[in-house]
Amino acid sequence: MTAPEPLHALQHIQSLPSWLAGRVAARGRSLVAEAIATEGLKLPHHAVLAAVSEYGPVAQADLVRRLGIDAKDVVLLLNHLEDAGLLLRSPDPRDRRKNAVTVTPQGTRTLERCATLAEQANAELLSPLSPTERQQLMMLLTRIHESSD
Amino acid sequence: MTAPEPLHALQHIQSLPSWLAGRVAARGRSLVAEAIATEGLKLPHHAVLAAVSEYGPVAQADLVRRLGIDAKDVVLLLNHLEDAGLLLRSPDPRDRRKNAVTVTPQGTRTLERCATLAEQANAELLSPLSPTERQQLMMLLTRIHESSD
DNA sequence: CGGGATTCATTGGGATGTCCAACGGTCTCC
DNA sequence: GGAGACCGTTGGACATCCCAATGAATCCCG
Repeated sequence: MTAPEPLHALQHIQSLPSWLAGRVAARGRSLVAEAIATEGLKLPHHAVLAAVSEYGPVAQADLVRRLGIDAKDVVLLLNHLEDAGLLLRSPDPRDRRKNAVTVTPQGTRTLERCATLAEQANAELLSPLSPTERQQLMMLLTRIHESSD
Repeated sequence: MTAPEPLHALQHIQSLPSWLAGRVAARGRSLVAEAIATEGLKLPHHAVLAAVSEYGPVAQADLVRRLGIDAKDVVLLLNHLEDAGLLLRSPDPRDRRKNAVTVTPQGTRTLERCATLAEQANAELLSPLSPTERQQLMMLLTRIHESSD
């Protein structure tokens, strides 16, 4: 049933859902990255800062598990964010192996601005779709995502 | 209207369409990569091989333009594909600056197998969706993608 | 209560993907 | 015929991703 493909091999690849999703994701990624660059953050920094904000004083190993980022990279990201005054590493008195990472007030303000910027970028990404279609897309993507834990 | 976010900053990020699309794209990417690894190809190699197949004898600069890949990387990818006997670089007699890149019969056969494998991987990616929903998703992604030329 | 296994943060290195700069060789066009 | 553009190639910067090893601290079980 799959017709002879060799003559349209590239078109075939570029018509696959995986390729299409990749392009859309790349554009969304780029839009959000451009938006939050205003605040001096890159995407991984933003994610880490948000995770620290959400999970209060948190150990780095917890960030590794929650975000699925490599421990090495967490160290580097936290270095940058700490140098920028957006978060703080302090020793955990209850377990001297751990760092208790917390957000500074400045970090919270930056995060609030980034939330707005990221939403605007996503609005631009979805601008070709109607509100109903945006909801549909979210629902479909969520279904695919949740089925792959 | 945007409620106070700082307490759910990570959840907020992870509920954005850009993040969701990124996760789905990453999974699709991984599934396809795993599938075509059977043929000894990685994703960029597959794309380049497909482009060479589709555009007949083609200069490397044309591949750079059509695929949006850096010229340096095209060189490396072609080196690998040529060593594997999947394509051929021969001097273009009409322009001695150019290489005329063509697919070998073996390359064509590999490409046919990869087409099937990539389709199977995409079927697995979309397995949580009904046929109608798959069509909807494709339509929505296509609309977003086409509006960003 | 003591000692082996585990966890923590950090450092290092390798493989990969993306991008920019420069180079000699070749062609185009005026 | 000569200036400018284009070709393939090489080199290096930079971020991401994965694996391994370290010393310090804690946990658990016998």
